[in-house]
Amino acid sequence: MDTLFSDLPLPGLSPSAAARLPAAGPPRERGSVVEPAGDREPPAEERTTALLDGLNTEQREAVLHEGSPLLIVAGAGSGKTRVLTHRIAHQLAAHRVRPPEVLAITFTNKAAAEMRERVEALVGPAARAMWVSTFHSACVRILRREASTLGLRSSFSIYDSADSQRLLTLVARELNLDPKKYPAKALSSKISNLKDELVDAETYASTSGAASGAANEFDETLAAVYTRYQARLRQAHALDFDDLIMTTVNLLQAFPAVAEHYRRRFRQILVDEYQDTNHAQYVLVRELAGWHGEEQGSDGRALPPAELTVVGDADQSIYAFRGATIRNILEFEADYPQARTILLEQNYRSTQTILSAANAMISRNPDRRPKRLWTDSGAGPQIVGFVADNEHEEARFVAEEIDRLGDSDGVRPGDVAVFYRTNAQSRALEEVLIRVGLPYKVVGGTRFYERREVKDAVAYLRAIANPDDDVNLRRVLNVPKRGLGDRSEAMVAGFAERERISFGAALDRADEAPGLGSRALTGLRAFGELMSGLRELADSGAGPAEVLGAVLDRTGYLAELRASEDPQDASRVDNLAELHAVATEFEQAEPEGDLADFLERVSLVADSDQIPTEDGAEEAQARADQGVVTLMTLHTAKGLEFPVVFVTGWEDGTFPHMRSLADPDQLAEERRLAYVGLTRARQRLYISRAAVRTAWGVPNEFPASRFLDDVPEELVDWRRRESSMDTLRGSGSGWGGGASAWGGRGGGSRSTGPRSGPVKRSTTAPATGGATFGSATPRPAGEVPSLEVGDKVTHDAYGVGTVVAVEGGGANAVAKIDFGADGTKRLLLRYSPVTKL
DNA sequence: AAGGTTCCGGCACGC
DNA sequence: CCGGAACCTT
Repeated sequence: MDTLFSDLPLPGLSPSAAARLPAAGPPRERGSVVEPAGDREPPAEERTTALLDGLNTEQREAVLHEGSPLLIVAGAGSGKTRVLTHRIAHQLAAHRVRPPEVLAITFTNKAAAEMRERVEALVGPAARAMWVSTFHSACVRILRREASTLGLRSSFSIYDSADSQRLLTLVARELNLDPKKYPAKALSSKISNLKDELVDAETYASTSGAASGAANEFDETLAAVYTRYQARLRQAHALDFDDLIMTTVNLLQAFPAVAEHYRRRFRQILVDEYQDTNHAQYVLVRELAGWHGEEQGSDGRALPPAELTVVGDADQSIYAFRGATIRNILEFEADYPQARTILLEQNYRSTQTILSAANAMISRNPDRRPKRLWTDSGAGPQIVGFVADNEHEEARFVAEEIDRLGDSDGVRPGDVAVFYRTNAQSRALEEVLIRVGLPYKVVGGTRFYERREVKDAVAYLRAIANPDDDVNLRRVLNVPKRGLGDRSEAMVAGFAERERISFGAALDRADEAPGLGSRALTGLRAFGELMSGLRELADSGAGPAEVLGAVLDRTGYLAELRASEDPQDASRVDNLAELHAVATEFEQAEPEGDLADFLERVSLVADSDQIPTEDGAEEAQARADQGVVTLMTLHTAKGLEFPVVFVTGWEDGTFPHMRSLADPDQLAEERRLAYVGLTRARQRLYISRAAVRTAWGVPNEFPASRFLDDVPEELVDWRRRESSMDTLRGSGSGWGGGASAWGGRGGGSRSTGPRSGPVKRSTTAPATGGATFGSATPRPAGEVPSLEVGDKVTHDAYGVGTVVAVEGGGANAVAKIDFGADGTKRLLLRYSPVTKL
């Protein structure tokens, strides 16, 4: 795996920028004001005018606009980043604003790094004093600076969703909740949504009960969990991801002096991907910009609102599931009455064929502001379509095509990206890419820092930096095994609770805790000493890498892995070595950085930060080794572009995802996701589907995605139009549609699945007589059996089953059916060979 | 009471 | 197929 931080913005200095600027003079303090050196630069006027070169009319207007809030509606590939960077550069060059007064919020660290670098290329090293970061990084930076105001340790822990679910499990257990009824995952997601809406625990507790007279049990429980969860977080000096935003908003609202400080500082605020902001982020921007009426500083000095620029495209809003609301962009003009809107529709990325497909696709969404991308760069090749029998064949098609393009057009692996709806789909692709020897990289998926060993190591570091971090301390209490099991942990936890101290504090007083045997006590003491020793090391000024090394060494963690026979443990050692390399690299890049700084970085890494880049020094290397094919989800693909793009898995149930089929809003979001996918392609676009896809070891038949109907027929060159099954059925073979679903001789698939033998099926499949059952051609809505929970049904392949749940209705009804020994299946009735008995 | 083992349930999308 | 929890074993 590549280093985690190779793409992250280093403090004010990106590697390639550093290479380009050998004599940048003495290092400058963060936040210092640096005027461009006057003597070797052209006159200011010339420089500012040059910044407009090569821009179209609308782009130019967006760069030049001054004063009132500005909304740039930027279609995919319309040169948005260029406009933003030139706008910043122009403001700086014209001395309308100084670098430290600029706050630019981007969606990813990678985008932030790119923006800083591009502005720097335009105006010089002064640009380093700007704040360019993600919402979360900016908030952490503010919170760490103001931690004491909030009674928070400045080395507070940041809990990722796994951490917070762990804590919620503890809370739920504490409240004696039935884990089946209140799974941590569900609680976590509810609380996350509330925080996105800036609803704190107190407010929720007071409104949720009062709002409905019939006080809903779930809401009441949730309120109790939320309240307790927040208390535990606070006690642990920890914030979860959503807290980062909400707490910053609370801080600014509760402490006017703090708010004023940041309002005076940030005079030019730019927000990218505005359509993906949630309510909390929306309020945060308003608070920072000072756009809520007050225009008077505490000392009477006038404090006009900051200049606000937001960029976005409602058609690319794909994060509703985490609270993003298109409302923010649609109603920008209402929120900011004097606002000016500029629309960028000219596309500089894709061929007209690709754009026409994308336009056609997105135009099927209801209630949408019209927008049509266009280009003057020509039609380009047709989109290539392919229907595979199964996911392995689909993968093979992708690999062969990449290979072929390499021979015929000199396309390098690095030019190619393959997108899919869910991470699990990468597996089949990877298998084939390995087999044919194409180099590739999967972005996202099981993330590096979510791997068990990495989480363990990081948990140690967190517990060292923040002794009150209960969740992380308890995670490593018995890792590696040191004889401290559930019971010992429970005793200490109980003691901590009674004494109202943190788990860590209780550990130091373990002697006082009742119910502990002498061997447990010995173990606890040893663990306590281990941790104090490590903390001493960290406090003595040792860098993160050294502390990490000591952790792996002194705990015996590394020794245990090394001694293991399990080949998996070898790769765990590699991963820890990688983590150590990351820490070392961090130390070199940021010599002043302490353990808390390092942990902050680690916590806020995004999938997209690991996408191979091709700029700077890496470019030459990438050219030499041809680069690698990039595999990622459609979500991660946002904001990127590739010469050749494969969008796979166009099946109803895969894409659009099963769980979106019943809800028009979710379906619209899925379609926007499709739009995002298509518009990533510059030259060549491929769309493919598999008639059968195996999930959880069970092969399932999926019909063509409804989205394929949105793509105009003449734009697509179908290399293969239907699957083998379709062809068979087409020729009128009456029986066996269901059985043939497994017959597709899955190339390369180790079909050792116990239940996949067609023989058994043919014997169990009852002769239902319906010749069209199992057909990929949907049956008419009227023929979809209407089922209710408890109904007995028979399925061509699985035999007799009982309906345990029904979702949706009419043509899209999905039933969950228990087939006994064959398991419980979710079936889209329209396409399943199911008959009611 | 700790540690190993089976078994259940899960695959959206992410900072 | 994989990981975490109930389960069983020592």
